[in-house]
Amino acid sequence: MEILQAARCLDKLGNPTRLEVFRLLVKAGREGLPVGDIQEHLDVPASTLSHHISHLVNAGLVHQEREGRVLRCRPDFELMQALIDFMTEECCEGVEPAQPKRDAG
Amino acid sequence: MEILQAARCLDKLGNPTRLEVFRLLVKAGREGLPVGDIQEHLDVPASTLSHHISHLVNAGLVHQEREGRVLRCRPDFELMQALIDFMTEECCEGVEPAQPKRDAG
DNA sequence: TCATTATTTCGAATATTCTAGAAATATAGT
DNA sequence: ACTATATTTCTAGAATATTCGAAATAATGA
Repeated sequence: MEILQAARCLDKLGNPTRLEVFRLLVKAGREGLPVGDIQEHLDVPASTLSHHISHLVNAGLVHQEREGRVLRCRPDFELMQALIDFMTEECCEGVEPAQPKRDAG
Repeated sequence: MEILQAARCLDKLGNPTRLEVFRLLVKAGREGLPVGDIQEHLDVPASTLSHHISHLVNAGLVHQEREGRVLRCRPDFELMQALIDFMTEECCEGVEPAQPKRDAG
C-alpha cells in the first residue's frame, strides 16, 4: 500500500462514529450488516450515518450491495489487512520492544 | 486501547504530512530526529510542520525533548503497537483470509 | 548584550468536515 | 397507483482543520 492510500484509510477510520461502524461490520463478519442494523446499534440520524458510511465506501474500506429494500455493508478485510501491514512495516519497524514479552506475543 | 483513543491516533496519522513525519521518525529508530531534520526531509514551512508535530505529540504518538538548541522528536513505538493491536483485534478479527498465503506472509 | 540558529506561538484566510432535517429515490406489497 | 420501509441526496449552518507569514521564545557563543 502507498502512503497516500494509507493516510486516506487512516483518516476515514479516525472518526469515532466511522470507527464504530467499521468495527461493528468486522464483528459481523464477511456477511456484514444492513445500514438499518448499523443505525440501531449506533443511534445516529440516518443522514449522518449515510454520510459516514459513504466515506468508508469511498476509501474502499466498505462495500455496499442492495438486497431488496436494504443495503448490505461489508467490510473489506483485505484492505484493512493491507493497512495494518503498512503500519507494521512502515511505522513500527526496525526496533525491538523495550521489554520483550515471552508469553503475550 | 479504548476506541476513542484509537480514533484519535488514527485521525492524527490520517494526514499525509503527519503520516510522513511519523514514518520518518520510525525509520530513524528510538533516537528519533530533531524538528529541523524532519523539515529538511519534508519541505514544509516550519510553522506548518510545528503545527502537525504538535498534533502527534498531543495524541501521545510522538515525544519531544530539548537537546540544546534542537528539539528531538521520538516516536512512541509502544502506543503505535497498541494501536495496531487494537486494529487487528477489533477491526480485523474473526475472519480467516479468503486465500491464505503460505510463503508471502 | 548582540547575533545566530532552532522552533514555537499568534493571527487570519481558506478549506474541509460534521451534523441533521427535508426532500428525493428505490424496493416491495396490496 | 398507493402505501410503507430503507436509504440517499440536498442543503446549509456550525465546527474544526490547514496553511503559512510574522513575531515571539529558547539556547548558544562571541
